[in-house]
Amino acid sequence: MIRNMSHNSFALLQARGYKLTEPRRRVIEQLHDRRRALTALELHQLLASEGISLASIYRTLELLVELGLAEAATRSGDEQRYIACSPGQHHHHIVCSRCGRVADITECLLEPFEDVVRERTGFTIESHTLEFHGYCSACRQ
Amino acid sequence: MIRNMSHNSFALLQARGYKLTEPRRRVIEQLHDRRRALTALELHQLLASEGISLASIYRTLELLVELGLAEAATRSGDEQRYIACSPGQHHHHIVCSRCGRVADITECLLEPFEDVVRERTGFTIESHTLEFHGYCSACRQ
DNA sequence: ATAATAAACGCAAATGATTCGCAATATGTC
DNA sequence: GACATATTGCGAATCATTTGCGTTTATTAT
Ligand SMILES: [Mn+2]
Ligand SMILES: [Mn+2]
Ligand SMILES: [Zn+2]
Ligand SMILES: [Zn+2]
Repeated sequence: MIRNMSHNSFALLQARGYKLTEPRRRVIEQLHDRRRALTALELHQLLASEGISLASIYRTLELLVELGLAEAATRSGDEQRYIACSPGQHHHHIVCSRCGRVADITECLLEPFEDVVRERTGFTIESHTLEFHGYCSACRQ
Repeated sequence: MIRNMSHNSFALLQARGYKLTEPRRRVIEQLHDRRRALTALELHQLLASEGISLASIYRTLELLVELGLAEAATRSGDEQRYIACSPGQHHHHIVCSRCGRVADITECLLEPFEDVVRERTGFTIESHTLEFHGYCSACRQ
């Protein structure tokens, strides 16, 4: 079923007419299997033995975000981190500040508040970004 | 009172032992007065007549974030945007996707949920990033 | 007010993450 | 298996941000 999530991404990629290439397959696998927010460089190092170029990793990440199969972590230092994600259900993540491990928060806690926010601010609301930060059980002091 | 918010930042800067210089004063004023999420380059252009270097603008923004007087917008394209903020009270922002205008959401909607998130994910929660995106009244279609 | 001192500035060069051009290659199709 | 074309790897280019350094400025003490 871990396998399954990668395979869902493979399928969606192909359904949209993109080729399922080795670099894409490997990047998707790593993102899903590690369950961590990873940088392009980290992915490149994890895949060092495969001879995949850093450019292809960047291109793959861009495509995955476009397809909703990955998203950029909001807390960005110098390097952007990416999180594997399944498209469709709107939800959020908690990311370990030490090891980058990601857990899903399977539903959105905020939709009930969008009306309140609209009334208070006079803005229409199109979307929001929410990410929790903390420590996973392995990294907790 | 708009003036006031800038002055609060001026005061905090000095209270922490930093010099209140012309570049710092001007960057703080712009961020507060425009009420928009601005890039370093935009600030540089807004302050073109003052002969302030881009380097100083970057250095000032870094300091303001460090002091909690500004924060980086979470939806970052290529250039990072910065939002003036008063330290102390935890709250969030809604940012206009067209003009960058910012409104405060004066309280945090999420603290009640942190327990739930902790229980569900097994993570301890240290913080979260939340930002709404939409259109201000002037930019609404 | 003036001088002293360190912080902060402006400038130009450096850095470094990300992007791009292009020839070579791999993938999906017939 | 051969074909057409999307995608790759490589190296160069880009460009936002950072840094080194000599000069200027804000603050504190005469
Ligand atoms: Mn997810
Ligand atoms: Mn604010
Ligand atoms: Zn962890
Ligand atoms: Zn607007």
